[in-house]
Amino acid sequence: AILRISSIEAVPNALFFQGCFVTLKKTDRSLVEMSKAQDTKARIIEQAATLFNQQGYAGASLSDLMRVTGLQKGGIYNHFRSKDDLALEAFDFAVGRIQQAFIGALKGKRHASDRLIALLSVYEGMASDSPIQGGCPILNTAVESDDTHPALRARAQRAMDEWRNLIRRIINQGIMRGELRSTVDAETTATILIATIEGAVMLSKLYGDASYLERALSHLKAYIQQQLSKPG
Amino acid sequence: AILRISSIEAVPNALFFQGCFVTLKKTDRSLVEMSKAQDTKARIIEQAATLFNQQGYAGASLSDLMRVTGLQKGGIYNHFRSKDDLALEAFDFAVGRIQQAFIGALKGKRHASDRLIALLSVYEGMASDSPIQGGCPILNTAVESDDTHPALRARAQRAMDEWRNLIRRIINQGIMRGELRSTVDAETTATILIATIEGAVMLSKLYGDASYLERALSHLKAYIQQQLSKPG
DNA sequence: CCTAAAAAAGACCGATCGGTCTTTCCTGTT
DNA sequence: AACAGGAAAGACCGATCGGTCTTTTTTAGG
Repeated sequence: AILRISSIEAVPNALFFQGCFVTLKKTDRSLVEMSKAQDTKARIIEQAATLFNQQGYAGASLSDLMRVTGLQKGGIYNHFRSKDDLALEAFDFAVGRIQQAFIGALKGKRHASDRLIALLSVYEGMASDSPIQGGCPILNTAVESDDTHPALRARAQRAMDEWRNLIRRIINQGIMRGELRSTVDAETTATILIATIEGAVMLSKLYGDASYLERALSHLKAYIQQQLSKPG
Repeated sequence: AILRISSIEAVPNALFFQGCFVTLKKTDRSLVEMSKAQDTKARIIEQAATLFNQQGYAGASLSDLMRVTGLQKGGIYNHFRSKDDLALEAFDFAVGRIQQAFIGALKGKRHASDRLIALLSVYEGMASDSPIQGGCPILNTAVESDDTHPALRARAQRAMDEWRNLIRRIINQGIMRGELRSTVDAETTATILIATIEGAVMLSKLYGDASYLERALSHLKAYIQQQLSKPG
């Protein structure tokens, strides 16, 4: 069996497994097919992604990073050249999580309407069990970086481009297949869907109340079925 | 004539007016009905509001504040107990600017549809000539503060409450007057309008391209006219 | 013009910032 | 078991953080 190591205490080289600390040898680590160094780096990125997504890049300090990773500076700077470098990698990781969720939701869905609605479903539990804690990393990073951090902003733009292209491809394919009305504009619709979702995520996060997001998603679902889908 | 002082260089007691620096005496200042201290405090708040709205509260330092105000620490801390205190006052100022823009846009508009569309128009030039530079302060503050700054988050919640209540009142009044369909749900519609606007503001800021916001506003305008308004 | 009070300046403070570098410890190989 | 190389620790660095306090300057009232 493969041990999940994402939730254990930060005790180097040991797993707290069934009441005992178990020291890992190379043969054990090969179970997860990752060297110790690679594994540590991956764990730093994952924990940093959560921290940055909650506190922002300016709001999270190196001491915060040391706290959440359980490492000292040497342990962190052995894997990253700078805090900025780690921030970029952490953002990419967070975006990857979202994209994986998209891929998973699209699996088995063929009709364009179903595929668009599947994308909505990714955000259904965003408040409670998000792919990454702290809300949507693209939204958070876009808002924080647009006036301050060019490199991060470029990453956020690229992530948003990919999201928009995904939606546009689904729509244009749906039009070609006769599943969606030919009058639908892919660019505009992608803007509307993304804007409404992200705005609703912001509202639900602000109030700590998932109902805003739920209402917005229901509305978009009805919009897809009634305004975009070809009747009959 | 009343001199507008919001755009002058930060030279204490002087206005750069028609090519000359003009020292202000008390009699001059009484033109704007504000003591020098009140005036200085107001100027700090205004400039801090812009700074915070662009760089965020964690991302703007005291040296940044000193730079944009042209004052030293003593000059700032004479008016505010802490950076946090200033941040809260600056946020309230920024929200006030938006609310003034709402009030101005609603003037003369009686029909519920016209009033809702008037609210949209406030965001039409948000990218270029916003009431406050750096995008929507409610969005920016909500995203930054939700996991980190309870006091600021509470202010953002209150500002958002007022915005939502404004929209709900317009809708419910419109229903009572027979201007809007009785099937319209005020709470849901307010959520949709706000979410879509804020999401679109984020997109246009991220790309530095107003067209995303324009498309979203056009879509919402059509939505108000076609889905909310009573036919005929 | 004179004076008391208020406003602003700026030296100063300890803490923390992001980052470097040497030392220690652990790992994987022989 | 010995060893070499890499990973982590943590002392250390200058700069900057938010904030205080004394001094200087400006203001408003007489």
